Amino acid sequence: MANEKKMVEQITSRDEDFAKWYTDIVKKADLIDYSSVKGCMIIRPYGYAIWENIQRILDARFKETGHENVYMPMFIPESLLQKEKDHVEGFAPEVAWVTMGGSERLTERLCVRPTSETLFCEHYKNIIRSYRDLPKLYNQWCSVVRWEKTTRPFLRSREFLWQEGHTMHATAEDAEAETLRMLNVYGDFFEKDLGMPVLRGKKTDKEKFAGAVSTYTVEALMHDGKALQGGTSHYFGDGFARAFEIQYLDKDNTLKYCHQTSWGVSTRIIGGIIMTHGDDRGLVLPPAVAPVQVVIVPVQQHKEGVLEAVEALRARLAPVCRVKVDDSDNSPGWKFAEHEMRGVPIRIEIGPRDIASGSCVLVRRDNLEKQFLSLDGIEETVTEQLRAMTAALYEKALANRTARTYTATSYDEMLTLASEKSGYIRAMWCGELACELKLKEEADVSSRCMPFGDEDAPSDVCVCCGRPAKKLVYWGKAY
RNA sequence: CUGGGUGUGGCGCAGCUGGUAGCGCGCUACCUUGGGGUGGUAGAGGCCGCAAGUUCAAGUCUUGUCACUCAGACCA
Repeated sequence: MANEKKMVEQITSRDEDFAKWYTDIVKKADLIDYSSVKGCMIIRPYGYAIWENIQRILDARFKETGHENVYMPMFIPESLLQKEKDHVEGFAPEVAWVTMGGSERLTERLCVRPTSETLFCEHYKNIIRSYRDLPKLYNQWCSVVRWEKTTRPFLRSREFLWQEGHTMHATAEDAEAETLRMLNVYGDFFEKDLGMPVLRGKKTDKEKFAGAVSTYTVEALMHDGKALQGGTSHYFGDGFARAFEIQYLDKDNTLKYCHQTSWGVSTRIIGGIIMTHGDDRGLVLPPAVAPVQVVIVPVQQHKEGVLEAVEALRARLAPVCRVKVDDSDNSPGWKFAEHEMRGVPIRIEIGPRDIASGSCVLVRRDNLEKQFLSLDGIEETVTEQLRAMTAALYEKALANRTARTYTATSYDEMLTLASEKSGYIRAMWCGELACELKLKEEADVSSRCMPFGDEDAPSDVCVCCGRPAKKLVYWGKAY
């Protein structure tokens, strides 16, 4: 009991102070360190390894769907950024500028990319001539800079890592299909790999990306009931193509404008994983992205034969998972707590008693139940437990979302739910910006998503103004 | 940007009405222990965020400044 207490005191309780709990985990699970530049974080090896796993999985899916990686410059001349009006208006307030080169003042200042639409457009203009050149399906992994005023590790930093896909298509239909295809790549990644249920749907005009015709989102709900946009996919129509004069000669020998998309996910995902699955003992990592999936903790490791047996087990498991032995000098209890803090999905304890009986103890991070198992077929057991853990994480997160999803059919009900509950509020909307602004002002909720696959309209009038409504919107507060 | 909180060894903190800088954890060495943060002995480690000011004397008081953090407003 004394030990139990000591352990819990390591981090702030999740339900008492969610924000502090979050920053405690980020630091104590050794994901990041603060740097001397405000809003810029050092991603430590353990945190970066999570990002590498995210990259590896998504990059493979991008390639399976025909995309190629490129690298664009990190600087954008001011005149280039200015070319698309809505775009520059959206980003201008938060761009960082380079004005000097060595001791010389630059004749034109350079923006540090906040996103690379304009760079891709300039390049596409130069390489697209014919319908035979289309589609162009490019992606880049890089960092971007947005000069945020308030910052939080992973959730809002001034520099962050991401990927941005930028594609050019001959027709609007092609581009729209691409937008939804990539939205689903993201959605499947969240649900099947990260165990995070998401709403897939469309953003309202107010919430859409600067310069986009339409913006789609995968929206996840955090443990505290606030939403997090996990990934985003935009359809641009030919707006940028007209601004940048990106045209191709079609089969009918006429010049046509290209249709364009962009889509991205960022290191923000890591913040989402923490806030979805983490608990009072620390991080809980979905096996797909955990740097270490199985940690073996030897018991009485200095007794003869223990480390040998442990190494034999590690070698057996290595082909089926990312496995590590913790043979440090710390006590087993210390190691248990440490690896729980770091969110390692599976721990295997093995000591002289187990070795004598050909067994081991397996503990899954999400339920912390001790299973006493035979070493026979341990490879299959571990594989199965990793799979089961992802499914269990998904179910737990889904249960949280279901419990936190409310429906409002009147304005009063909307106000009451918004002030008393934390989560999604399903309510009909007329489509007018005025109502969206009013709900933000008076209920302090924003439209998160107009999801696909929820056709169950709770009423036929706008929750705000009472006029006829067709759109079902999930409202809520967001990170 | 507005409003709160906090800056003291690596981390967490104490330091009262100014008077020679402390505790716990961690760290190093050795021993011990090991199935939920073992126990012991001996060590190392501090321009008290930064800059001015008041004072015989500043971690402590004043002003400024920077950073982190929380809650809003804005954005991925």
